[in-house]
Amino acid sequence: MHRWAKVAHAGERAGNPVVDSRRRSFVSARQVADLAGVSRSAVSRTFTNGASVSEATRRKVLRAAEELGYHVNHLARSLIQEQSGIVCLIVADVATPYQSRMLDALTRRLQGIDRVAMVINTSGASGDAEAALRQTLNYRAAATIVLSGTPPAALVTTCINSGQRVILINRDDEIAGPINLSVDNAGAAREALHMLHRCGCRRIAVVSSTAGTPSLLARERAFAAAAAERGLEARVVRAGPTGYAAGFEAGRRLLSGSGRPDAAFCVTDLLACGFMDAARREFGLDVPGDLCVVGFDDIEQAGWASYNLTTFRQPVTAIADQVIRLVSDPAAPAGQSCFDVTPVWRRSVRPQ
Amino acid sequence: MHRWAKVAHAGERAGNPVVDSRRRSFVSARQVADLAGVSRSAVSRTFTNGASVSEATRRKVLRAAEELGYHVNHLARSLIQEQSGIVCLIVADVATPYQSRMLDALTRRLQGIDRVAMVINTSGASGDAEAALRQTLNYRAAATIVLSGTPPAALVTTCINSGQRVILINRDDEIAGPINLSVDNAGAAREALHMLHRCGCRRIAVVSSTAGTPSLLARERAFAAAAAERGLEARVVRAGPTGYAAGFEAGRRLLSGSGRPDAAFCVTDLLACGFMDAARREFGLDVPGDLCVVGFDDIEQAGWASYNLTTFRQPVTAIADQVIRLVSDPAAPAGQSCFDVTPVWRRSVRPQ
DNA sequence: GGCAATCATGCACAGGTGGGCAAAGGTGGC
DNA sequence: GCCACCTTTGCCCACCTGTGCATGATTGCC
Repeated sequence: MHRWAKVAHAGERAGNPVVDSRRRSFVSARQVADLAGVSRSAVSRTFTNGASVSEATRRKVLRAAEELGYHVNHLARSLIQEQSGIVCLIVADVATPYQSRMLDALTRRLQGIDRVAMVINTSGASGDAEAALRQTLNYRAAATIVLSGTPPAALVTTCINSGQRVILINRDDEIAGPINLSVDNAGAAREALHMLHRCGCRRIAVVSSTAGTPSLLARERAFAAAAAERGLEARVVRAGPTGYAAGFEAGRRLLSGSGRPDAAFCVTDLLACGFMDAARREFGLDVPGDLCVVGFDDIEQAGWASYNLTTFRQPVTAIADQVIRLVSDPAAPAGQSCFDVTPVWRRSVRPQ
Repeated sequence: MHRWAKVAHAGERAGNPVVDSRRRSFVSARQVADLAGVSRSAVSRTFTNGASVSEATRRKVLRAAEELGYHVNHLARSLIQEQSGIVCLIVADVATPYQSRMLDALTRRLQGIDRVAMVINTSGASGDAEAALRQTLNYRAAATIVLSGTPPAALVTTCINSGQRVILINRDDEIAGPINLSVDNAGAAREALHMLHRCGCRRIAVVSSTAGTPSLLARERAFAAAAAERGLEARVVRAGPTGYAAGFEAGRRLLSGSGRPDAAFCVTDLLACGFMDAARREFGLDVPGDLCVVGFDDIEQAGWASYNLTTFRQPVTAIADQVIRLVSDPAAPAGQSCFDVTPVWRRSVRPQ
């Protein structure tokens, strides 16, 4: 059957040199060479950067390629070059403002250096980080960027041994070997406490989530430690998975009883938005009059007029730039990198 | 410092004769076959679904593969099968709530049917839809899903001739050939007018953007036509690219002069959020007391307590399911499909 | 005009995989 | 015990490309 297709193919090509709409198959360099009257190598060289081809053949090849609709098969090219131009992005919660912004920044920059992003979604029960890393290996990705999830260390090692770069973003776990890009969670959390303390708040809560991500835990702990230094005890509430709803629910719990807090550090802007809405709509509180709120991430919604949230900006572009540098330069050193987060002053904290 | 980690690594595995950490290359089926003492075909068959292998060889192969860290090279497999398991998603504005939700739904489902998503970001000047379609062809994608951007018709034809499925979502352009999945923009816009008219609003505005997307234009026009039927004239404002800022600015322009509208249909929830914030913060208006607002998309933020936006829900999951059906069934018919949008009643429109 | 040097071109191989084909091995029935 | 049939296995080819090597062509220089 396959052979038959071959024969039909040849006949078809004899009669109609252009494109036959019934032929449902990709054009190969062989066909272009035949049409242009050159060798297949000439076709290959025409599309290879820096190869030696005369201007005349080059033009002939390009014309034939255009006519047939030829496009270089990157899969075959990758096969021989052992460098597939594919970069895998492993991410959960794609629909989240922060992650989608990171995705946007990364895909855009990867295309700028002639790579292409393969996105593996590890949300839900459909696939875990292990299956994702397996895909990475299946497609001979040049690099793997882990935005969320905790990949098994053994598979990470396999990836690295296979010549991949493995870049973990905001996963300050204790996995050794891969490159680790993270953010100064502790420093920012400490600064958050100072902000709130300076403007007179003393009953300070922490709104977190049940996710238990290392970076969220780091923020919680550093904040609590800084509070303890000031002789304060920060009550931590985790009302659900990271998101608006958990923030809202945390607000309900925190603000209903007696001795309600006069400030909250939300480890994520999404939590902060939910928390603020609960404070205003459910309890009629004024932010920042009755309650000061500090968030983390600086997602787009933090800047919306309804929230005007004082928060810390994640250096998304700087992180993405660094990722690009690491992907494109094979000699770039591995190891930890820590990025600073910058405070963004808006109106959810009283002026001192 | 990091080099130290590297060395420690090699030393740790020094006792193990199998993998040499200096060899930075992928393992091939040949090596697995040698280690397992079988032919390379046996290895191939072990990882091919439905091939005939005895349980004994299968186990030997699996053990050897595990030991070496072997993973089937999907690039080589795609080379011979003319079906690469890669599905290209062409999308701009990845960071947008609606698009990122669609991306989430699609990637998750694609993985469910053993495909993998290659995301091509056409935002900014970096790349247009043409370059994106070229990538699609370069990687022999099984299908191409266009979420935004208007690809040149000639390239779409090339894609289809090469055996790809091309699926356009919400791009109700006049390109023939590809599969077109769209949403009943006109019907929803008409219903939006009826909602606002029924609750007594008569000076009705349309908040749109300068993007000029076919679907946005369809909403504008159908709304204006329905208004004209009622003897009303809908003033259209386009204050910038689709997003919060343009909605805010549109609010400034619409609500400042005399004869300000008492209702607005925002062709996108993001525009609606900006518009509502302008109305409240800049003009002290009450929604829905002074001003009724209807949006479109039902993004997550529309349900947040600060907005409580009455809007129309895009059938994201139904669209994604249909995409999956089209991708997995090569015999599925092409042509147009139109999905219904369902109104979501919240509190930004007065009860009748 | 002759010679050397640069350049372009074609051949052949490699890269990893799937599958057809034939042979071998094993098993059941008579 | 023999034969037929089924399962398993190995060999070989095809898929499409990049590139080293050798050869032919062309040009520049003396």
